[in-house]
Amino acid sequence: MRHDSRLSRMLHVLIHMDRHEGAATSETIAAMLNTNPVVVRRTMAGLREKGYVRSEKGHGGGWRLGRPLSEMTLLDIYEAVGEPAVFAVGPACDQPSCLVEQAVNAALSDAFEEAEKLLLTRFGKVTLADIARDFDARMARHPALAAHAGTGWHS
Amino acid sequence: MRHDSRLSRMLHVLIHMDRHEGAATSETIAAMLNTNPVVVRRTMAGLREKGYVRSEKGHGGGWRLGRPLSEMTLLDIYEAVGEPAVFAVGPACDQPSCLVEQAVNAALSDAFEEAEKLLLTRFGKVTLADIARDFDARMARHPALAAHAGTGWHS
DNA sequence: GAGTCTTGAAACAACATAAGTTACATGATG
DNA sequence: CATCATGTAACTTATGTTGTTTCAAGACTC
Repeated sequence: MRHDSRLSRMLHVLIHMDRHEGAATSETIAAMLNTNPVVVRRTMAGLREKGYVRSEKGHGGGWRLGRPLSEMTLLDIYEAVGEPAVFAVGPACDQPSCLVEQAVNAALSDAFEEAEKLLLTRFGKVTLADIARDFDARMARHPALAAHAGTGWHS
Repeated sequence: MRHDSRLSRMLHVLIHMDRHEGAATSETIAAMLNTNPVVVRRTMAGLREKGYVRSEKGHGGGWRLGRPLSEMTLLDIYEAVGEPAVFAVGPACDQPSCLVEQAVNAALSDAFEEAEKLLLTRFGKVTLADIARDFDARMARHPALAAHAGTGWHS
């Protein structure tokens, strides 16, 4: 099943924005993500509501961080993009009348809830500043790399 | 994102088959799952390859268990239905050239792999006999319930 | 052996959803 | 006021599970 890449994309953008002077327009961000400006606005809207980014219209407008990366966790961004379903596997029916199906759902739910809890707990412990630090380390090892060529973004 | 319900459905079927005399046809099973006989054959084919069920053609043919429920785990069935992707959330790009994206993917992968490992480890510890026992307990508490009415299956 | 019941499998349609696109309104800058 | 940028609604596309049709082939009954 195809996955939801909104979380991944927003993390990518936020870290670039931290290293970027001035506001970034939806068009610039879209070029970086190989997508469309409207998709960027749509997804960033969730982050704006929570205060992780701000947007401004008009000349010199665009998107800016609303707080430092050290004050955003993976969990925050996951929630801001709409808390998409974590799992691609699930029950055939949510309120089954069949007792066998109820027992099956109970067994699966137990396992899935435990795994989800672990995942989200871990998400809550990782800040975007942590990821940015990892990026710095990668940059130090591969100083020649410069992706997003011509888009105004450093890699 | 829409769930893959094959695992859930197959667990449901296998437990019913255990309580069912004789072979069950794809059509009967399909009626129970509110689906199509061809979908049943398609999904059960994976279980047959691993020996969890056997199929026979002709009069009196159909599907039978290939081994006791106590010798099948959730993990076994998960693998038999094709090990579908566990997570509905994932990276935008698998081999990014951008170092920021690499750092993001690394952070997400770490968390997802840990959660997946926990989930599958737990799957490996739960047998279908365990679920069947839970069904028995539910049946004892709700003796009046009888789903799949008219399909020849008890609930 | 004819007729019937069953699985096996290919090919295609339906459906759901994330993603992409178009179009236009609104607000800010110079 | 012209331009740049976001805001938003509506529509299209892409992808993958599920559903359906169709026919071949094996197995049982008579």
